[in-house]
Amino acid sequence: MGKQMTEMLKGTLEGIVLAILSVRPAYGYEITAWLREKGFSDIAEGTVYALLIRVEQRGLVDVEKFPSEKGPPRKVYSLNAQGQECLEEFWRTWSFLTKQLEQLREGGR
Amino acid sequence: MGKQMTEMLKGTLEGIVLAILSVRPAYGYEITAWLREKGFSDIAEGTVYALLIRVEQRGLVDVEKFPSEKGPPRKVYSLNAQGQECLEEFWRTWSFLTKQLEQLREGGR
DNA sequence: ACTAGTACATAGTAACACTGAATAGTGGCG
DNA sequence: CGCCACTATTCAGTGTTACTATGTACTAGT
Repeated sequence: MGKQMTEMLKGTLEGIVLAILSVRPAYGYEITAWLREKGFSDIAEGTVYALLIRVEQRGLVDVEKFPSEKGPPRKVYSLNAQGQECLEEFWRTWSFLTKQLEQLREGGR
Repeated sequence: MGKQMTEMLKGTLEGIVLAILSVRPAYGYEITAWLREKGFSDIAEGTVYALLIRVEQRGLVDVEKFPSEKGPPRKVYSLNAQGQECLEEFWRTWSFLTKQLEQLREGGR
């Protein structure tokens, strides 16, 4: 992946994952696969798992274990109230940034 | 500043500064003041200077010193060809991210 | 047994923004 | 004169984040 994308994902990837979880609960492997499909070419698996552990420790998600037909049990994460709040805050921050950058992009030409 | 904003600025702030420099040459103090006006409430001064040194070392900008009426001489940065190229790459990456996040935002409600 | 696919975890590294302080020059005020 | 405010740059130390690379573990197919 490009170095720029790597840096730009910092802070953003967490919002992306929270947004995914706001649609429906999901587990790490599933989220990674989804991201790759969507064009985040090779987000490292470890990255997603580390992120999930972080948001869990901050109390933004609830966790439940479900047995898998193939392989070890899945840790299914779901967004709780606090996570929902954090996601909304994320969207506010994101909106501010996009607004500023749009203005810059217009002015730059 | 919010922690979310801090993390989201990683990678983005560099693009913002390059975009500013693409409009016209500027020096650190000026850029910091401009950012604060635009609502990046309290971006640390040190942050901008460190970023400018980084992009200088990567050869994205040219530097000239000009005496100031008040205070030490200004280091005026201007975007060169390589910087312009980097800025365009930044816009491509940014566009991809915004597209993905817009889709997520729609789907999430 | 061996391989591939599923699923999670983690130690170490690099990059970036922040904190907090230092340095340096100019002008105004008591 | 001494002090403060404003302009302007620099730097060492810190925290957070994503990546790299690897390891563990379970199942199914050959």
